[in-house]
Amino acid sequence: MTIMKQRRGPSLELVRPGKAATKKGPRVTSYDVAELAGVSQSAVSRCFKSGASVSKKMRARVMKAARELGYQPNAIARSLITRRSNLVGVILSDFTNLHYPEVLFELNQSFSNRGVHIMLFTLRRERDIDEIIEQVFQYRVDGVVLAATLLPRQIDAFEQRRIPLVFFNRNIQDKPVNSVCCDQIGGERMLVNALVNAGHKSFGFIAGPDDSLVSVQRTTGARDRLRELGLDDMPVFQGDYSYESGLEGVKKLLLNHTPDAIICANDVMAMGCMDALRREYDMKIPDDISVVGFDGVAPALWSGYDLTTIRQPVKQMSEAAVEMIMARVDQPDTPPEMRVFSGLMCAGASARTA
Amino acid sequence: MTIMKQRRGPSLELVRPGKAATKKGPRVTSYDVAELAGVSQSAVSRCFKSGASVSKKMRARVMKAARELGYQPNAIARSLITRRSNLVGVILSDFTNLHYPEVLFELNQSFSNRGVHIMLFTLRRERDIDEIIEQVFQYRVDGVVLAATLLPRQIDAFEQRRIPLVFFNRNIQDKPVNSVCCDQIGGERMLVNALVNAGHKSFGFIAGPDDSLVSVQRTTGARDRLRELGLDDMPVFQGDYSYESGLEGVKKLLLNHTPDAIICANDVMAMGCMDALRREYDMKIPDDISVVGFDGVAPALWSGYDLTTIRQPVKQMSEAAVEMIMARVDQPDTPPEMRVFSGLMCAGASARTA
DNA sequence: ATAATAATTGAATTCGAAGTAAATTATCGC
DNA sequence: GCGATAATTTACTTCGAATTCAATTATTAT
Repeated sequence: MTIMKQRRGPSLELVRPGKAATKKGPRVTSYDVAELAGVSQSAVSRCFKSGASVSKKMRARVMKAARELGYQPNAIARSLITRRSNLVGVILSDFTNLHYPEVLFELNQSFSNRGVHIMLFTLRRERDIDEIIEQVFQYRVDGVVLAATLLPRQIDAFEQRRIPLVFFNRNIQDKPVNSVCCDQIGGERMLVNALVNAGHKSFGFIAGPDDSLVSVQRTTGARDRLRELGLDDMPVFQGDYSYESGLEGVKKLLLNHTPDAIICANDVMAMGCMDALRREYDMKIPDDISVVGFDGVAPALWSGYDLTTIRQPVKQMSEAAVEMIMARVDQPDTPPEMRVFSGLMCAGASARTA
Repeated sequence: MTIMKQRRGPSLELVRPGKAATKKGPRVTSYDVAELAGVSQSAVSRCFKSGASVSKKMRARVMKAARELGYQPNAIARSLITRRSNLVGVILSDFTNLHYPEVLFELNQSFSNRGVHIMLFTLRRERDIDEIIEQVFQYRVDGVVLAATLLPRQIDAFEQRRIPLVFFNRNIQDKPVNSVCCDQIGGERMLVNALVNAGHKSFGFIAGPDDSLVSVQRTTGARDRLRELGLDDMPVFQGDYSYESGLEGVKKLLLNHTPDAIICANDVMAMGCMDALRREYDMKIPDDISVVGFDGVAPALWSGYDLTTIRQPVKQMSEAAVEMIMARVDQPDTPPEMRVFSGLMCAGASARTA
């Protein structure tokens, strides 16, 4: 039995019902281009794919028709069939920390160099994450860069779906995952070394939220090094990475005793700290007290603060994250990897250092 | 007569070739869910659409199956058929201006409240814009919010494709377009009024790039008001919105004569300006000189600067932009509209004001 | 010139969900 | 219990580009 399905007439007349009549603007498809150029749709498709086998006469004709019609291939349709969306999700929690916009910007640069686009997700509350993961899955993104923490169950979901996932500045214990990190501990040690070498003896620390691994690492990094150097444990105030919590931290830390130096888990708090010390305690920095931060955000490097800090190599880290994602898109079995970059110590005028 | 076309066996066995054998992870489709639940694919589709007519028994069965399989509807496939991607493009030029990350963040919040996601595009050079527009078109975004300038030809391309376009803080002359703006002129007038009322008589201005309409408007706004008040024209230094150009502007403006007040076209330059005045000229702000900015970015409001500035109502502006886009997605013929928000004067300690 | 080979081209199918129209089932009035 | 109506469900088609494989054309070797 030969019941050949046959959708259209012998050769020409590519049947596309309801075409001219649509109100919703001129949707130009590869069929339209094909028709105008007098070739098949396949040919049009091939012309828009680099490395396909097309004669130059064909390419010229098709391109001319495409130009005339203002044809742009539909990336959505393409994604459906190729199973490659050229979209990656970037999930950020905290935009008030000036560090993250910088990261986002660099990620976008690196991805777009590879023809990949970013879908941006921001977390208002940590518990939104499940919902966001759902969305990310629905859009069949090729990969995800994430600056937030995930539960093992959530990581599993990515693995099951084989969606490359790279953590930015968080490493997960008990589970091998891809991550790009700045060496938080090493950075804090550099800072402590420099401060101690310059004669500082008593310290205070303003930490981030206790569920932030970065903050925990920075805190431990500083504390352990101080211990190694035989110094007293420092009092720790727990902030939330915000400017305000830097202000507040100063108030708490200076209640009983004024330290020689305050170490802040990020630059934004350090700037709050400096402002509080100067305005509310009328102290001279670094003569009366030293302040150091972490990240190297732009305003911290301005002369108003001139903060001594560890600058995260954002550009390299972003590029690394992108490389890792793309490598795993092409080669899904690439095993998890962790890339740790050392921060760069920026000795500013906010601290006496040696 | 019962000539039922029948693609598949009586009930089960939904034929989907090459299924189990795929290496690329378990791709769960609506067919798989249908099969497991023993219903048709259409039913599955309807269960994931709110407002569709489904019996509760059906919904329960389908949802159970979906949960068991970890099914997530494919947004790409959905976009193809519905012609709605629920993606919008956001095109930003300049991330160093701290204002834009704030805008991006608020836009993202507002869009995601409506189930819409942002594809982020940043312009390295202005001439990249054509390339980016192409990409935006290819992804069939539902709309575009743009904080950059466009040529009439480029705007036409959007109109032809009927892609809603909203300019953020730029209005285009000679062409009716959608825009959300802060009242630049009004803002500058407020600043000038406050400064003049407090007794300032001579001014300097640090502008942004001359191809920035925002800068032009802010410059004109200030100058015109000064003229109205019978004051001399102010010298204008042209910067580029960066911190560094704020520093530089001070050097140039103070060459011959020291003004009573420096007006900066944005906060970042104003902060550079303040730092230069304090560090390099050892001047007291606001006793020796006043400085004002525009935007109301976070660091400008910190006590270290406590800048007198016009705070753009970023949240409302973003929400307005999103509303405008969405209204035009649903109702493509909505005529162009311009929404202008007044900025909020923030009287800080960087200027003597009355 | 002819067979053998390589390079192009095209018809048909596929990706996965949504919509349409027809078919089936449920509900209701009397 | 029967027809009429409403509600639900299904089969099939559609969206637009990529891809496979067969058909055609061009190129090379002989």
